[in-house]
Amino acid sequence: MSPKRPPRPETARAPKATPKVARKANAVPGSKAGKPAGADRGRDPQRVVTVTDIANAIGVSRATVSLVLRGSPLVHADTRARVEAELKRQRYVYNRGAANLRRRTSSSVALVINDLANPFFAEFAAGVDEALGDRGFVTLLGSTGESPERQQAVLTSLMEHTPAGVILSPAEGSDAAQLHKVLDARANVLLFNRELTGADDWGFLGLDNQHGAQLATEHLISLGHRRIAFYGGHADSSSCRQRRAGHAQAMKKAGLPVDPTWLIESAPNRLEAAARTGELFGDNDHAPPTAAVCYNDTVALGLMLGLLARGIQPGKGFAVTGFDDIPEAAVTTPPLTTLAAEPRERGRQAAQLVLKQLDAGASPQRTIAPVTLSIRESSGARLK
Amino acid sequence: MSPKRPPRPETARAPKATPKVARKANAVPGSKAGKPAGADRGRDPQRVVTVTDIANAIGVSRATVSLVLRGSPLVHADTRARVEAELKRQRYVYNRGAANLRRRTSSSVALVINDLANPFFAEFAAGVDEALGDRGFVTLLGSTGESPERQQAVLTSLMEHTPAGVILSPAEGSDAAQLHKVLDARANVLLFNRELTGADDWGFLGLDNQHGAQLATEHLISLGHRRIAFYGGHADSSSCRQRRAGHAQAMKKAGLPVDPTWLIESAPNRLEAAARTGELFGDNDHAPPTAAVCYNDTVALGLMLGLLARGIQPGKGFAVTGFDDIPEAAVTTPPLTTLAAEPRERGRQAAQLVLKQLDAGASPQRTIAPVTLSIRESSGARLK
DNA sequence: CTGAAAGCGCTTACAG
DNA sequence: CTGAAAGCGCTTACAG
Repeated sequence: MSPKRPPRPETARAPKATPKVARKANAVPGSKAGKPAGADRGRDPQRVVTVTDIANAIGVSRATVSLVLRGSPLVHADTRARVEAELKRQRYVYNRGAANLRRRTSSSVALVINDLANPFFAEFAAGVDEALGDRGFVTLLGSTGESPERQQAVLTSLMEHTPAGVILSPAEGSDAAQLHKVLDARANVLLFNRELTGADDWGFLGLDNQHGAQLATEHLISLGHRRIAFYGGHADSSSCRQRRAGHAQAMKKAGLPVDPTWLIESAPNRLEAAARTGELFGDNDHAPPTAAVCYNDTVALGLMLGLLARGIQPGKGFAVTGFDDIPEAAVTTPPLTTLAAEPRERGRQAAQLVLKQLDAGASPQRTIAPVTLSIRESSGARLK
Repeated sequence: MSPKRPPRPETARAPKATPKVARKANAVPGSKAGKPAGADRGRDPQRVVTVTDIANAIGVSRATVSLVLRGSPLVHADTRARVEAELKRQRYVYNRGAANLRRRTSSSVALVINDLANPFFAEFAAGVDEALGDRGFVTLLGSTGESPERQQAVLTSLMEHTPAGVILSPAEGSDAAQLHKVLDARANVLLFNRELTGADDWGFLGLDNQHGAQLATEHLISLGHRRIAFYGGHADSSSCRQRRAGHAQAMKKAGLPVDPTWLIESAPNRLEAAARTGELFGDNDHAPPTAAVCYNDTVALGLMLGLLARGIQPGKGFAVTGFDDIPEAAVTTPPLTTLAAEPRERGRQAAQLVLKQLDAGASPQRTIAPVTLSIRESSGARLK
């Protein structure tokens, strides 16, 4: 009765936790196919109907049934009709797993992300699933919760299901060497959103982080801001570095200096972002920034809270921009100026890319998707 | 090159759209296992390592390797160690699909919902996946987009992957008879969130809709409101009926009449909810309501927008409550009083329930999860 | 404690 | 156009 422990892949493969759960169809043992010839098997709820049943019922070979199933033109129209009628009558359900085993194919793709509760990834996942479904593939879901250890475990488990590809948004702190242990040379991998050094053999789909941050910074400059901070994110993540580079470039292009104290790190969650607000105003020797380009929307939301707590009105006394355009961004007070990445469309694109990589010829490639600036009130501050 | 059409299950089973994509491992044909005995197969990236390879390499039978893999105590410690070393050396990956075929088991559960972009379902899905992963199962994802037709297609496709169970949040307008066509007597089904007549053979997990709406209504009554509308949802959905019943019961308990014009239908999206705001105030013969219990948070958000458009301050001039407690609810202006259902916990619960149903003895059961009132400013209206 | 053999449900050459 | 046979990678009685 006590639940099995989760698969602890100590050896990274011993499937000691194979779920020992029979499919309901077969929960009753001894269904040795006693074959009461002519009996209506469509009525027996315990038996699982196979191509053999169909073949026997109408006196053709299993090969013929298989050809009908696969839509082969080789079989006579009459025979085909008889087979199809019998398939329907017995409510045959194709066993794609068995077919995949025999054909050495796969009809699934693994999708591994940090957390579905992040609306950006939820949209992304929805897009992946949509596009995959359209191509006849099913999505195998996995989440890492930003833990590289859990990521290893999840990927190991998913690989045992022989996915045709893996779409992976790596957990923060992922190590390419570790990943190669579970995603070996055979695996068809597409990395999303976070670049990884030492993973050049895999495809990559990312956002145009640099250009996005540049757009946001230029927008603030055009509103008259001259002291603009870059707020939040961890400088060791590639997306943060790229966004910082965009900020730096825009500042440089406008001939504006960047004080090092305007580069503030924070975990990308609301709480820490709010807590670090003071760091923007900590140094009395310098004039403080009047605006901040935030690492992402969540950070921006936190910063706006932190500003309010100090009696500063975001969008009035201080301008804020985000990144991602999560649904909340449109309904906060004030609504958030941010960069829209169209995560659902990215999901579709990721699915296409990973399937394209299956083609022998296609070598993994690096794809950068554009982002667009969505202007709302949080950046509306005019300098007094 | 042109992409295959999606699986159109005209006969509801002919797998004409079998993805003809070889696993990358086998993209090169003629890998007929020429067995260069002693060659280090760990180095050949094209070959997929099987139990046979392991067995041959160290001179034991495949059965022994299989026993080691499954953690059987029958095999000698020395042999086990040798097998495990060789598994590691050749980077063996367990083929769970093959094992499932032979053992007639399954290690997946299908999760079918309307849309992951709905934060309530995203949280729910995250919870399902978490709990399933802990038990060694993998989640097969499917989404219906509220279309019963698409739902049939998605379920048909997922059933071909022989899931051990199906967690289904039925699309609006689902028909139990149709569902039984693809989810036959063998299928282990748990319905979530939406009740379906004629589906008593399946498990059900729902929220305490009636009690939740009653709590919200009582809360408004306690604030002095006497004319309280029920706003949004479609009266033909079970959850809407139950929430309306909770509203009616609270009103009755307080001796308050309910004017039929206070029961207003609307699709559960922001746009339509906003557009129908006028219906609350349309009738000049009666005093209009001073508060509304909304079908869900999305409707409440739309209504608040509609109120603002008429110059009415939600939470000041008119009280509003929602249902679900989506993340946005805490950050809107004003923050929304609503009923929290802890969707992630519901997801975990759904996973547990569907796995429990696998046990022969356990018959499907009806489970109602409690909801709790989360009071914020949108209901703060005191009557003048 | 280990091995030989059969079989899960399907597909694929190969004959006819 | 159809059938007999082999095999995908695994597991499970059954002998020894």
